[in-house]
Amino acid sequence: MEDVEEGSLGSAVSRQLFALWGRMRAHLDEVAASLDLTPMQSRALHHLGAPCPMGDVADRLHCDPSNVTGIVDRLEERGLVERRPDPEDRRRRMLVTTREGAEVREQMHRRIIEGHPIIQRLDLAEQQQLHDLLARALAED
Amino acid sequence: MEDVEEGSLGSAVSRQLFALWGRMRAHLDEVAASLDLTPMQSRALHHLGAPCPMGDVADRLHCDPSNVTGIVDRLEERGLVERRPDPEDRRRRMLVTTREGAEVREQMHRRIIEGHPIIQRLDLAEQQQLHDLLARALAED
DNA sequence: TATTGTTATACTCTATAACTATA
DNA sequence: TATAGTTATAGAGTATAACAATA
Repeated sequence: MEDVEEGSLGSAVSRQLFALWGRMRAHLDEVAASLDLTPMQSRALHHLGAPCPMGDVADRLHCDPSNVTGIVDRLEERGLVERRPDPEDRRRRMLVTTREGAEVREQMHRRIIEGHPIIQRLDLAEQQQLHDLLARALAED
Repeated sequence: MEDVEEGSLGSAVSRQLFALWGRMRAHLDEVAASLDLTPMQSRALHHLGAPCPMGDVADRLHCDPSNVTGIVDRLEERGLVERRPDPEDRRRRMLVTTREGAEVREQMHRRIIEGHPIIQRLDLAEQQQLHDLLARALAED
């Protein structure tokens, strides 16, 4: 692999990450559409691996809480998610994935991995290298 | 860095890439909003580094050509982009960035790099490593 | 008073289909 | 006939502001 001039390394990686993001968006949206989900519905379903209130979903989706109402409405109409009262705080509605919702989510994750435009192009050693780099890059602390 | 069981490596990397994608989306949308651009307008402006017809933008944005009309309308109203006739094929409209559009695009790229949630967390050696990996992962061939 | 979630509103993005003008 | 772009339409995502119920 060729070296990149030091000053422009960040710029080169930024362009790559932009391209990566675009390809992933296309892939994720395609998988969502194959399961009759809009992009936002698929992201909401992804984050509902564990039950949580509406507000938490808004945080994870980086959108206004008022939007979550409509997104969850459509998931609920399809029977993938349920709104349940929270006995500890009756202002809150807990979101719980139904059995069918869990099946759709599993299938989504399977399809995301199978046709992944990035993972498919790297051998196991490279995947491990990427995993270690991303573990550092994504660390919370 | 800890090893990941071979069978689940792809799955682990897939989850990381999903998280990476979400953080980048938040960052890119924030930069776009700081320049009074919607996410799609910012992506269109990014791809107009060189003049190109409407259809090409639709391809790059992975959306229907009919959507590009509205997105470009709003960029043109703001004076960031111009539609020009193409003498070689009079059905086509060539999109050209104005001087102001180029300035906004430059500022966008600068802000994307400066506050980048991934690049900021990696040292130069790690950035070079990520660059080489992504060069392979994104290769067209 | 503050917080959770909803409703109302207006704007943007989205795909589909029908259209115009060129080729 | 086929292609580039537009218009029309309807559904979905978006932020803002006002609201009800609860804390």
